[in-house]
Amino acid sequence: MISHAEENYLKAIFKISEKEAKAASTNAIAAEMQTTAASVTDMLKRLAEKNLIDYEKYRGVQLTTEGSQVATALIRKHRLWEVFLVDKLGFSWDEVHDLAEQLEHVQGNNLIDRLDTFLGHPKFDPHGDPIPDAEGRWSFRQQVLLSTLKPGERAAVTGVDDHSPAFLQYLDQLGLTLGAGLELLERFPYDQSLRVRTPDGRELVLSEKVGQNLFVKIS
Amino acid sequence: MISHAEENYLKAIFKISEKEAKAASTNAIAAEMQTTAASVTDMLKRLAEKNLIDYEKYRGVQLTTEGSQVATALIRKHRLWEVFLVDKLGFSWDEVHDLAEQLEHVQGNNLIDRLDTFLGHPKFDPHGDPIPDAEGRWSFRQQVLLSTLKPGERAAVTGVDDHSPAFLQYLDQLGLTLGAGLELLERFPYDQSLRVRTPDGRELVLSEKVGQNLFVKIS
DNA sequence: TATAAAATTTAGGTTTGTCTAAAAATTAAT
DNA sequence: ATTAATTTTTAGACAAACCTAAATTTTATA
Ligand SMILES: [Mn+2]
Ligand SMILES: [Mn+2]
Ligand SMILES: [Mn+2]
Ligand SMILES: [Mn+2]
Repeated sequence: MISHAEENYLKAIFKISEKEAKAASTNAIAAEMQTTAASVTDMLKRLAEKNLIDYEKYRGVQLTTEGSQVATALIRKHRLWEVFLVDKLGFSWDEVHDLAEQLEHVQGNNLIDRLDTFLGHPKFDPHGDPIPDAEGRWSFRQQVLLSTLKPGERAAVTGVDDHSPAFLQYLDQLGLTLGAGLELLERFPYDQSLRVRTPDGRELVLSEKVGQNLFVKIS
Repeated sequence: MISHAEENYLKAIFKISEKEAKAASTNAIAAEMQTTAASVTDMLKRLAEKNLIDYEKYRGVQLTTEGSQVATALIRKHRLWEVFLVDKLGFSWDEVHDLAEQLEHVQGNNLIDRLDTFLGHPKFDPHGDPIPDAEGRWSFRQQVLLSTLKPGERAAVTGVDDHSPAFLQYLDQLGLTLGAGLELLERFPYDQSLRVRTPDGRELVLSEKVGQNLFVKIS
């Protein structure tokens, strides 16, 4: 039996380990979980006891195979629920995270596979993040940060790195939702801001920060 | 802020109060919640503290207006999720209760009203139980227990009193799902068992127990 | 290498929700 | 009206998950 809190910690450790190859530190986990280092240490002992992580005092942690499976299953649930909320209930992509954060913990035998079927086996969630399949296999997509494009290159929006509602709402306003096409016209050396043109002929100037948080696929 | 446990107690008290007009007793709540009387007493103090129930030591409890609203909202959520699981995900009516028991606690601003819209504003759940609307208003239906029919009367199945998977699966086997038509042919005085005929001409003999747990609408 | 800074763990405590066993109050039965 | 049975509450504990403050260990710096 794995509690909601334990599941959330495993997911946090998974996310940290995705970015950095080395063991996840107590502080990094505390930051991700928005809690204190002391609380994290408490939990790490419990997770190690259950063989969900390898934990060496003062040395950080890594997920075991089992811990990694639990985290992957949780991410699958989270993202499938997000697809449901957007595709079926009509929420926008900036509204669904907190709901999915709760729904991911609902457990039942066939629930997620049935939901997956109902949704048509989506491979990516509303933020462009890949959804692992029932066996835990991931889809990968050829994508780069908008900031790495060279002037003249055309691309389509495939995802975001920053998932904050503020950023997502700003992208909505700019019309840069998933699938939106664009062409990089110019990068201003002064502040690395980007001038882009959309298929409908609009020209936008995007900050360096936007460029570093928007994934695109070069076409 | 109301916890999951508190919500469940309020729902239990609501259910007990539906059947009996008087105050719900500690033992009745303990039975409904499958816990001990001592745990119930603990919780009753907390709920009274939050003005969700009127509680007098040794005298049982009644929901306040606010407590009743919380319970009604919870039942609405539970039953809408059950409709979702059956209508959209293809679960059968005997599989959905435990899942809905978890889903009912997911909280978010528009979630339930959007789900309601997505489902087409259903008035009854997969077990024939009424779904209160967003303002807490209940639909009522003219229905009686099958056991009260007189020979020669025709009726259609509208709901169940016993919600156990065993009973629901037995009804599936008999073809007595929601909406199924039937005619009472005969009641055997010896054990009050019932001989009924279905529209397709089959004849069934149903025990007194079945008759007392199946709601029908006389046609 | 000694010292300072940062990271991590431990110690001790709180809240929620649960339990068993014992005490108290209510209700039923003689 | 007593006594017996039942119901309910209290007392005392426990586990999960969190906290703050203090101690310890590791890492960085002079
Ligand atoms: Mn999310
Ligand atoms: Mn997402
Ligand atoms: Mn149910
Ligand atoms: Mn139901």
